[in-house]
Amino acid sequence: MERLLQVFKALGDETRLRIVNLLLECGELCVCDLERVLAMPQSRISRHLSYLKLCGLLRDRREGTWVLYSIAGPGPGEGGAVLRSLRGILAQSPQLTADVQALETVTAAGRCTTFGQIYPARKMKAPRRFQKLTPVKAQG
Amino acid sequence: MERLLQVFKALGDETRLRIVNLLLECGELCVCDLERVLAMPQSRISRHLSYLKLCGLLRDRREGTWVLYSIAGPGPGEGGAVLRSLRGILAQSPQLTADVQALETVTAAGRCTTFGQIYPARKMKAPRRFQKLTPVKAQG
DNA sequence: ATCATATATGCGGATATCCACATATAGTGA
DNA sequence: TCACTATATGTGGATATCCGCATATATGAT
Repeated sequence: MERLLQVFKALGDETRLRIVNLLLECGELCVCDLERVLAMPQSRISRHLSYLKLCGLLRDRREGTWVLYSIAGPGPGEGGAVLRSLRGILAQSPQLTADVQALETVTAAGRCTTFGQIYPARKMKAPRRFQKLTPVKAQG
Repeated sequence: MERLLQVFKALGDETRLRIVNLLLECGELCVCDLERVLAMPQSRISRHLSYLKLCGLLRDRREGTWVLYSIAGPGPGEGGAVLRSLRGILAQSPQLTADVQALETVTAAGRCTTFGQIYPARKMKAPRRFQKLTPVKAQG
């Protein structure tokens, strides 16, 4: 039960619910994109991501300088079952669908805003595999 | 989204999750039965029930001196959808199934323990309609 | 090695949550 | 009316949560 409680506590915070919603819709995101879409300081987002990963709801994967977060697979935890039945419910919230819209706007010209699109002053190059990624669900 | 957040916050507390689990399995319970099964002070249970009712997860109904709580119907809130997909998940927790067992033991000889079974000194009579109630799911 | 960027974390303060205890309210029966 | 039971709520204290700020760590480019 402890694990399940953690999952509900995790989803009971607005920031974390918005993050989970974005990841459910968009598959895989780095911290800086979330930072821009949610308009929150980086430390705040990073901390919530850690929390969600601890609960088993998210997994992460490093790609060069970036750490990409995504919804954890079904796995052994109870989190997966909750999340699976969650997507339809989240779609009914105006705020949450607005978040998805905002993300699509921000990433329209590429995947990560720091890859030279919005901040061309930055010279860092995105790794190969990363450039090939496309959004899981590209809805108008 | 605010409503949905409230639902997750509600389910993210152990006491409340145990209450919801019992009501999902047993249909309708008064505060004193919950008090005995969960072995917690009355004020604590009453307060959590108020919280759950405020979120739209529970409804109550007065029957004489007792107030009977049950899971709220589907209704307009997002709570119903979450709860519907919850029952199977809760059944996997040893603590929660133990709670159901404990309730069945306590109510074996009648519905409410205060109706003269376990505390025969009490003379109050259960209302007619209340005596006829049977558990929603009487499993061994 | 040095710098820049992305991400993680230590820390203190503000706020929210949970609890137990005491007390208030509502209903029943005499 | 009074006594008794069931339930709800006011209150203060302990604890947990969330936040922003500053700083530490990891990786890549030069």
